[in-house]
Amino acid sequence: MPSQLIKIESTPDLVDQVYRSLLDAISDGSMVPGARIMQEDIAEQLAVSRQPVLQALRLLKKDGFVLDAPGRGVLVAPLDVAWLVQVYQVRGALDALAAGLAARARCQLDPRLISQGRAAARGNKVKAMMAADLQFHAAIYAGSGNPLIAQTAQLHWHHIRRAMGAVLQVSTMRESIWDEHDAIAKAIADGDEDTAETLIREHGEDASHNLASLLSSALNESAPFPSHHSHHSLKSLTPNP
Amino acid sequence: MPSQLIKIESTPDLVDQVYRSLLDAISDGSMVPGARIMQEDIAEQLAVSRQPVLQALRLLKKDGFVLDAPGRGVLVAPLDVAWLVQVYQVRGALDALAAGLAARARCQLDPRLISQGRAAARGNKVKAMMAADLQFHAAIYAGSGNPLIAQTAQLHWHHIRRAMGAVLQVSTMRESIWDEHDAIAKAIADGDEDTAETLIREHGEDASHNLASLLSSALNESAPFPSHHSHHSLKSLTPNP
DNA sequence: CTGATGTATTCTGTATACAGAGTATAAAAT
DNA sequence: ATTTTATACTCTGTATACAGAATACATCAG
Repeated sequence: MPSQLIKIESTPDLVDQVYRSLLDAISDGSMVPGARIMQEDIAEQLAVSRQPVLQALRLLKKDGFVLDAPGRGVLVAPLDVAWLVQVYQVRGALDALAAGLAARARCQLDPRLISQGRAAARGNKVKAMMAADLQFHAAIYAGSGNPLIAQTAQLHWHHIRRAMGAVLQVSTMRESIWDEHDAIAKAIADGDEDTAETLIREHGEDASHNLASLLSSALNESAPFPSHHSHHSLKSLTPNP
Repeated sequence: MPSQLIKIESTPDLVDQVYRSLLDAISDGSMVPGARIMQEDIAEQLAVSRQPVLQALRLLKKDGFVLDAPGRGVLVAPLDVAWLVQVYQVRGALDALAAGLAARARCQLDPRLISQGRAAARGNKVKAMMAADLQFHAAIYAGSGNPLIAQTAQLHWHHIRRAMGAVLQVSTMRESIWDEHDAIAKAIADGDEDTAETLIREHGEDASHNLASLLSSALNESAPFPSHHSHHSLKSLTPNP
């Protein structure tokens, strides 16, 4: 077998593409919480029929990103502090589990994750900061050897990303989190399960409190205005031709 | 307002009904692991069009109950010990979280859950035993005050139920688990977070080891036979007219 | 002017129709 | 007889068509 062929990329299912497009739009806030979603609009913007949109919406409903509005279709799930706290609780449990397993495996996290994270934290790009943060945690999930953790936590990150976007305050991503990350990585590398779990649990709780209080004040400020811009715009379905 | 009207039950969505029907059939083993699923068959058995079936299958795929078989549609996910262990790990983390939160709330679990559970354990009906077990844990989820936990863990129970059915050995459900349940309930009622978490974690690990070893021997015995009965039968879609 | 009722519009969910991808079978050539 | 190729069939995913439910608007009565 001299010629190594590249595996052909799996069929890009229309439903999946619509799902991702909508999930992105909802996560980054371009689809406003509480906004009504009309299948035909989405279908037209994405140049597909209503069928894939319908299925994608059902998937998103299962994930809690859209809500049933009986008789009125679905709407983008409103931001809710209680819900956010619940998400953080579950994600915290998953993080602790992953950190413990990774520590047991004495997993060596790539140090660049942290240096790059520090670099991003010194910049002002919230998006880059969040990406670095997610990358670090995803590395722990991967190091746990349990793919189900990553799969489950991935969804939580989208919920959190959404809340962060709504708060749009850089302070959420203070640089000190990378000292915490550093300590967590060390505990994992040392195989110190208990320390790793404790550290990452505190890390998560801090983040939860920070974001929850910011969000709750942000929501109180803008509460009287349901903000009914229905004019979201979706990224094209085929960005790389 | 002298006449109190009963709220009308929400529309029983066809997709939901198909989803539940398939999930039941897969969970209780009447749809054999590895069996190929053909949309038209299901649609015919349930007397609906292929459309709701297609959507239900996509939901099940997301949950890991069916797998993509590229070019051949989907198949019932084969039972896999590694996967089962992963499920137990995540469920264990959720259980510990729920138990801790419930303890913090000093939640009083209904004692009948345990007495009824003991009664079921003395019988020989595996189904009743599993139901009682689930009820107990569900009560802890409810007591946690975080509905997301229950929602997430519910799926895991179906995976576990499937593995138990395949093992179909009563010893999985030894009566001693109700002593453990009793201790957990007491710790929660006393507000002793740490004890509750520790107990429920050990409880879950025991269950995991038990079931995993039983399943792995069961799979090794029947490994040479891929068992291609394609003749599952689904419960009717409208049992209560 | 306010309230209620009837009508029209809008949007969803389901069914049917269509096209493309893949597999299996059968036939032909070596 | 074995391997290769061509053909037919099967099954999925997407689009279109249809029917039902709910809302919003307009008209009419008080």
